[in-house]
Amino acid sequence: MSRTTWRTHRCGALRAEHVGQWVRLGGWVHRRRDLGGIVFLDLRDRDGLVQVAFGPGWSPPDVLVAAGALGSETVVVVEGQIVVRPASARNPEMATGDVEVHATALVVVGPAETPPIPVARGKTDELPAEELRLKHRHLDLRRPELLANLILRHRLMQRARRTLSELEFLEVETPILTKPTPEGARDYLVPSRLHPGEFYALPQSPQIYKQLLMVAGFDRYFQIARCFRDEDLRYDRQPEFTQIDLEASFVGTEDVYGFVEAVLVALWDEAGHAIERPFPRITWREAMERYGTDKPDLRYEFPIADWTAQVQLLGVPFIEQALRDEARVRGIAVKGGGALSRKDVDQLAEAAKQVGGSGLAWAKRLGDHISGSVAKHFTAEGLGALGVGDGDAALMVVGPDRVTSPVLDRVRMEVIRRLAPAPTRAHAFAWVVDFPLFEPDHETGTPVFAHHPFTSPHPDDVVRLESDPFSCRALHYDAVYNGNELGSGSIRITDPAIQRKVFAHLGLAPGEIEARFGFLLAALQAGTPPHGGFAIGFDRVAMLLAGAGSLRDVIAFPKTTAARALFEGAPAPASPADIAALHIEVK
RNA sequence: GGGGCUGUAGCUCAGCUGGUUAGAGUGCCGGUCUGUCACACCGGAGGUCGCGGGUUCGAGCCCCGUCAGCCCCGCCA
Repeated sequence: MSRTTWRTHRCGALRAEHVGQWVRLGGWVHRRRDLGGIVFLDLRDRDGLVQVAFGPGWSPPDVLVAAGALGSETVVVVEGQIVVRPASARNPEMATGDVEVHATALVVVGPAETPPIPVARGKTDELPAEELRLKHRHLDLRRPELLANLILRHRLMQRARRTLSELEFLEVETPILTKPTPEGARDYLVPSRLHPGEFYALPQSPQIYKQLLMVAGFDRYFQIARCFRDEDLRYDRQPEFTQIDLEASFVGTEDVYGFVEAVLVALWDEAGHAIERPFPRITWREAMERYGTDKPDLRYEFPIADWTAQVQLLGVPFIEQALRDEARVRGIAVKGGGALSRKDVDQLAEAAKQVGGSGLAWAKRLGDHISGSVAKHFTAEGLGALGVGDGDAALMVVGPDRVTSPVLDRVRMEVIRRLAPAPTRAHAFAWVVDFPLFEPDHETGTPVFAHHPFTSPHPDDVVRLESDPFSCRALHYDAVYNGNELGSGSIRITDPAIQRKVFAHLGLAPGEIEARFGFLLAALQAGTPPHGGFAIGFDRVAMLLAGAGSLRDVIAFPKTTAARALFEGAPAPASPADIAALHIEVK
């Protein structure tokens, strides 16, 4: 299979079974060890390394000399015989370490300048700065770790395709040049040359198209879809990213959970992990109450509890003051929290402040001795009533949920990081369900849609849309894994009247609705099956399964946090002529 | 948009309280070496201390600004 005009085998594939064979190899000079009379070369290709030996007993003199002069990362073609290494010279750390190539010919086919960043690294060497790795991406990608990440990514992608195809999903491509959307993330815009003053948008997701495919009767659609969002980046957010996007007709939430679980189980299997279905369910409300987040890490305990009633009785002054309106006292009974040092607690409080908290009240229980910022208000029995045993600690905050939830989420994760308890399981998947349909606007507090405007309200809650919007649930669900959101989906609105109401709720005038979404509304009036779907954040899945520290390590050519491509230098200024042709001006 | 960390040799880093000649490892160049595998040993070259300004007798070090990379908040339907 790997045999070509230029070579007979891949370097990393050679084993004891090849001994005696004449081979021709092509690869990169990974490392060279020149002992004077004998020269060793580690030759590298996609499959790995093999040692090539040049010696006076088998290599012609000119080949021996040439081997001694090879620089790192030079591409060479080598001919020779596979031989067993002397017993004392075997290398059990190399897959090919029982054999070597006795080279009889050597041709430099791709000379290389000394690389600005090393490809071959010592075991303890630090990686070069990320800036340099991105600038010289062709070299960084030669590193076996990065190559392995991208090979895994390839396998995951093939497995997703196969799994969905077997579930009768049809892979359909949708446009990259599309139409701006009214809400959500900022769009990447593409000016139209043919239509002055008009713009395409790159898709934030294929959302509308996949719904149109359901209207068209495709029944089940999927796509490994590129998506674009012009927002600020994070280690797990790139401006262009890949989703495993799917949609199906005549489905309810349970059907979608089944499809998505099938894909996720397959992907984890591909990475060598057996996981169980069905995934447990947790409501959004419960997740927020117990973990302070809609993507809880369920590998660990340390749930958040409401201590308002118990703590109120103690008459702690600053808590009394803060306990008004919708404020509650919420806390975590940290098993083994006695091991947290004063410094640890200070750093927890600091972390709490980073997410908007004002402080962290704490008490440690060691025997009868209570210490901590609110120690004088508590007895051992009082702490015991909160679930704080001997050797444990109580961490608590007071305030409205919108403050205490993110603070306790952060505190909980920091506590887990510091105490490093054994996880209850390695792979904690869950469905987070019953998301609210609305969330309060950050400035005005008025209800705004929490999801995209095609998400169906929960049928049981529709009657309260006007009277009590915040109590209404959406048919929206997230898949969560070890504290990471893997993706989200929903059952869609198929009633054009309801869809119009939702658009109106977004502040769109009837004329605007027709202009922007007339095509969707027309489609919904053309005979629409009930449908819903999901989108899995594929890059994030690849990152987690590769054990990578950032999305950049599972994307061949990623952007920096400033959305620049350092290798090719994008974005870049355009020529005045090109700009003029697009009927736009640059200020 | 806001905050934090980092920026010194090709690469990874050290550089004390501001002090006169800025170091180490590795890579690179030259040499010795026939079983190495991060080969070993000897010698050598290599610096716009990110950039601009300021304070000072004197700045890699202090101050202001700026650029880049990373991390966090906002943002990401």
